[in-house]
Amino acid sequence: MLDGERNDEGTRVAGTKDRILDASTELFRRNGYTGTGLKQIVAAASAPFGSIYHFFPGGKVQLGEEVIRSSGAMYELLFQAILDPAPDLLSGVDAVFTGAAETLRETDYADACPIATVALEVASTNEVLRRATADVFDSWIASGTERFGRWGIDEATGRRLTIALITSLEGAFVLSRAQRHTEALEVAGATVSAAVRAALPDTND
Amino acid sequence: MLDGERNDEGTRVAGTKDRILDASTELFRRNGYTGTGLKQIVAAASAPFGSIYHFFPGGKVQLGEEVIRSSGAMYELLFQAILDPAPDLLSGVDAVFTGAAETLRETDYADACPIATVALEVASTNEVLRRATADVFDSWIASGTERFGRWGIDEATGRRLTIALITSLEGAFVLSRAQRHTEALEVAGATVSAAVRAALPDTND
DNA sequence: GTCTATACCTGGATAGAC
DNA sequence: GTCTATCCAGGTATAGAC
Repeated sequence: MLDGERNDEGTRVAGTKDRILDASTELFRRNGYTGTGLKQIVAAASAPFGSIYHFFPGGKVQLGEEVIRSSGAMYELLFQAILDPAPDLLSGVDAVFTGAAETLRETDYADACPIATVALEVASTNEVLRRATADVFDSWIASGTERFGRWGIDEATGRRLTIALITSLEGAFVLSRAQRHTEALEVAGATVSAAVRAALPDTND
Repeated sequence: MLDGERNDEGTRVAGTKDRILDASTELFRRNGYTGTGLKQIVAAASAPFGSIYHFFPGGKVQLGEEVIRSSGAMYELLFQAILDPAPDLLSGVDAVFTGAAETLRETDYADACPIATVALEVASTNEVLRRATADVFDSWIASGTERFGRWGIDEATGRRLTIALITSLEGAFVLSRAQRHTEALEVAGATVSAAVRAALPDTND
């Protein structure tokens, strides 16, 4: 649902391409890239099979790449939407982990990172998709570093903290989805919070 | 190569089942569970196709489960082999992360966690395999907690630190494999080290 | 108990009617 | 540009010769 089209009444409606993209994002996240079939995707998107090759002439790889990049960008916006309105950095970081835990529980431990499953699957098998996941992570790191800077944290430290946050979150997703409880996310959140607190210039108790 | 058989000269040799298990472990780690075909496995193991169903009557799922449990146990032994001989806890934890980074670089960013890729793939799709990955993580946590206890850390803290270690390691594997560099592993190692140092009873500076 | 042949299905991809 | 029918390779699984 990135673009959208207008119907007769002028209201926004998801076009075929967006429906395919949305369905793919959902299915890749749950079943992985290799574990999801194109037939499965068009069925979930209520689209004819040919539409995939109409909108994605490069086939499954092109579709995969667009899913990685668009859901990566979407997730980055979600991070920012949580971090930016926070009264202080610590509660912002905390909200990321508690929000992730809540989402995970509400979605029956399905909705975690939109690209981690695919990232591990393709890291050693498909260079185009591997590159896409790497670009997403780079973009997240840059965005996080910039945000830590707003709270008076220098770039090198902000980069370290952002990487610690992302790695902890990703790893906690692996454990939490496997174990079907959110203990790992809670521990990870506390660990990152402690690291951030130690780096904070003012409240350095 | 868990069991092994004896040939004429009495030396240990990998039987067909072990060769299948070894090849599967390697392929699952690199290409994932759904991304690996049974034909591919028997080819890599130099075994006839029928052997899979001879040794694993439950088919791919049974094979997957045995791979998860055996490689999980093997990885636990590897952890212990690194942690136990360390002169102090901090250098032990450090060795885990530097060792992981080294292995990753040496294997062209392929040999990371043997079960993480599969864990994410099956978490929402196969209950038997999901359970197997959860059991492995539980076992790692118990083993780590016990080891932290040897250094005078109480059980609750030891459990938290172990979970922090595992989640950081797993998440760093995701980023490092995608990015093809080990910065994430180094940052994760430093973060966990700091958390351990803060919990240490004596050298609490 | 080792191995081959094959059944049957779903995978990604394409051609061409409309 | 929407959609259906179909292709061929590969997937898992099974039967049965040896």
